[in-house]
Amino acid sequence: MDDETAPQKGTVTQRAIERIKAMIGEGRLEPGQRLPTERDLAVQLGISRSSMREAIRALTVLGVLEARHGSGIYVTQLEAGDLLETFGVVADLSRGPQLVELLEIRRILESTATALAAARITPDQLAEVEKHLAAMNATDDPEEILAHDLAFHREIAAAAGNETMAAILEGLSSRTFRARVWRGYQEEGAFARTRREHAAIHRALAARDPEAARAAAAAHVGEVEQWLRAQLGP
Amino acid sequence: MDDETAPQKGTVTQRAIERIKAMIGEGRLEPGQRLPTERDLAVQLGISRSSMREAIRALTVLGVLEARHGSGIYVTQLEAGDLLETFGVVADLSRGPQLVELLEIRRILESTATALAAARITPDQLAEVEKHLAAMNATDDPEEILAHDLAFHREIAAAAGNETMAAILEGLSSRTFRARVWRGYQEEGAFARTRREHAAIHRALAARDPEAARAAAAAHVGEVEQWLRAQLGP
DNA sequence: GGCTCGTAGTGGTCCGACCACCTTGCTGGT
DNA sequence: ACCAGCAAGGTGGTCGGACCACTACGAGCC
Repeated sequence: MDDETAPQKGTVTQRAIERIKAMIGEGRLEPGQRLPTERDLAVQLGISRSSMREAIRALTVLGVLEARHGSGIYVTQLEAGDLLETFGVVADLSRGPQLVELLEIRRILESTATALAAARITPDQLAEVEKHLAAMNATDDPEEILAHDLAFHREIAAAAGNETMAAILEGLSSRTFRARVWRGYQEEGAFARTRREHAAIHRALAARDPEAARAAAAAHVGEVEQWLRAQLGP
Repeated sequence: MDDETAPQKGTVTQRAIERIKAMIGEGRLEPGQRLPTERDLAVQLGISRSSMREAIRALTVLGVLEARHGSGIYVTQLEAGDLLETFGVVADLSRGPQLVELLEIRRILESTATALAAARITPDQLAEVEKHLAAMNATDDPEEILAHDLAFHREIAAAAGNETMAAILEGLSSRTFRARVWRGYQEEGAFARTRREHAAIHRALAARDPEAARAAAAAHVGEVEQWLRAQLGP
């Protein structure tokens, strides 16, 4: 049926990428499964090993495949975390107005996630959130504050019960992204305000009040968003 | 200053990818700018052309670079559309519970985008929306309906004024993603319901009522979401 | 002056060789 | 019989060179 008479569109590497994606989409390749060797795959698709390697490399950076040196090539679990790792690249390379747009998206998703978390969070998860909140308030090292800040929001996103959303928020809070924005933000003595906002979020979670949680999270991200907007304006 | 003494971590290709990303992040490579040739780049980074090509291919699929056969390699405009093209891959390869999570995210973003659009849409944009709405109701060809359905939502997302959000929604409505879900959904005589929902969205936009628009959009996506959730359950 | 066509330079493809690493199974001892 | 250690085969990773396909630009012609 599907013989290998090349349809002659695009580069051979691009075609190879599509073929492998199709194989996974059709279920012929399951998550975690091991693929044939680069050499065999090249023969099967009728292309050179070089071109096949480029296709594999492309699918690797997309989080679809995983190459283990000396062992073989495997399909990832195709979970949100695997596939959305590249989302961080977007955040890292965005500048100016695009950063504001990303923060607007984060505000929307983070407020919803926090609201969901207020309704679903378990005592254990809440304890974890409190741990990071306390650690954040107990130090003055910006590096450590940032780390606990990230963990604080990550824990909340996880409690919302949507792994895909958590993965996107993770990308929107990636280390370099936050570092770039917060460097300037925190210099204006925003520490106190940040602590108040985090406390408000925690209060809403502890009270299991979704609407209060949504408002607190939206205000928290919105503060940074407005600050950044002002930085770009005049 | 920064000599090329290899830090010896990861594969040389991975290192090359990071170096180029860093160059763009630091502003040493501007959007639209032409890069040196593959051969020159390979020499500069002290690696073979093969490895350099893999790095370039990886950055190409990420939407960061663009290779023009016979001309050269260029940095893309680094706009939302360029970088978020890969988001469609996520939607295409997701299955089962993950599809529901993606629809939940789409519901959140689409409802917000529609609300924003209700406040910001121009008469011209509204006319465009109406055109697709009418075309959608004037045919029975599922293929054509789907196309106008996509355009309908795309126009609204554009009117919301956040290009990044529009690009994400575009990925969440990618052709294969919609086709897979809607195939089953529409078979259950959901056409009439869909038309009513689209009409409600349009009514809210024309009335410039953000809250009504938010509710209508959330209900629209929510219907599909609930249907899909039911499909997976028992 | 405008058009055509050749040519230099670019990315695209292929090949073959070697290296670094992991896996496996055999070997040798206890 | 069991296990530690070693050896070989297989795998992805890297390299260099060659050739092809396409684009861009300028010399030459009309």
